[in-house]
Amino acid sequence: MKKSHKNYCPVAGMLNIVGDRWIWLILREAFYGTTRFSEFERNIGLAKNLLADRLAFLVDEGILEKRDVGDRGTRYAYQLTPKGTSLETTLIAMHQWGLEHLYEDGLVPIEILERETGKPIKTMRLESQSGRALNMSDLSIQAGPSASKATRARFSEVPTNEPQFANSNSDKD
Amino acid sequence: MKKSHKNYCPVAGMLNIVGDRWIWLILREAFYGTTRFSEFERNIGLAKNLLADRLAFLVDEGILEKRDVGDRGTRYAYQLTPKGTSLETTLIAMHQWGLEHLYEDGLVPIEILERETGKPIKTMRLESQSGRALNMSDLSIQAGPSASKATRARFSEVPTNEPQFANSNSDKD
DNA sequence: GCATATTGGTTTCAAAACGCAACCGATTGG
DNA sequence: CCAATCGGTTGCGTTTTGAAACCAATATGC
Repeated sequence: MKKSHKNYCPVAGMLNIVGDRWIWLILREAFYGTTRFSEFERNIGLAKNLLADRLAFLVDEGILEKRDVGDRGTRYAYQLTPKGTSLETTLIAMHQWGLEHLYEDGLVPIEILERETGKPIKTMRLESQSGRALNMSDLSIQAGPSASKATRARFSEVPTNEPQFANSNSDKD
Repeated sequence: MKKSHKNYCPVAGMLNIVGDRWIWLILREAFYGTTRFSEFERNIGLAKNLLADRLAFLVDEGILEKRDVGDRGTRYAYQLTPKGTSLETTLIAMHQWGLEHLYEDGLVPIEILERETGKPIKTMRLESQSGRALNMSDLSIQAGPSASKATRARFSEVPTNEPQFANSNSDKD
């Protein structure tokens, strides 16, 4: 688990913590309710040594919490902290992208439903403060108030901040 | 770039494609408007051979499109396809998580604004179809209509489908 | 209460991936 | 026409991965 990227970028900084495929499977399991070392191992199929590394790392980063739940010690439960729980939006966005692009004919192998109504939750979408649907081409990405010199230089190179796409798909609304 | 995970899970399947930290930095750049090999190289700081591998892979997966933009051939532009563009929700969710957890006192190194109003976009959130804010504990995750036997077995193990959290933070609304 | 299985790891080792540097042909700029 | 840039490829030493063996402490079956 090396942390190679500079974190003047929130995405790069986040990738230093959760930029690993196994970590997302661990988090998925944690969201499903898995708490025990052996359950993670069984459900993910990850080698013990790598699982141990990843779990220790996530605990260290404050994403998971390791609690001793043995009657006389040495049985552990790994549970999401609030910081870990707030990864839910990213995880669900990933799930929804997978559902849309990985299966044919709208086949659904795993459902995410609102417990109360039994209906699927809303597909995540970019929105303005007023609730208008947006896509990337509606956005302006720029150096923020606390941007470093490097970030400022990087973003002033492209004065329009206009993302380019292969197809203008602004008809998606 | 190996694809090791089974894709009966949308998250695992997605990780087979974008489960690599470098790939997300490439995608971030693509969303910023970067199109050229040398620009990706400069802005990300990734070795040429690895960048070439990742770009070819993303083209192969239909996330990026490689167009020849040279006057007499051999100058290329890599641009997001619609499939790639639809990763925007995940990328923005990552950006927002990073902003919230990586910096002190609400410092903002990079801003994502609605171009039209200049205001920050809305923070992404789980919502019911009716627009009610949800968190993971409001959800029921279960085998879907097209679930494999293994998936069905996996989810019937936990009849309640009740995610467990270290802290009950249902007070976040 | 004794044997056996399970939990939660650590260690070892070969294979794969990484990352750096050198090289290279085609193209573009001056 | 000469130099610089673009978009790579190749080689090579280092790091990480993933499978397997091993292990102490606890829990379970009888």
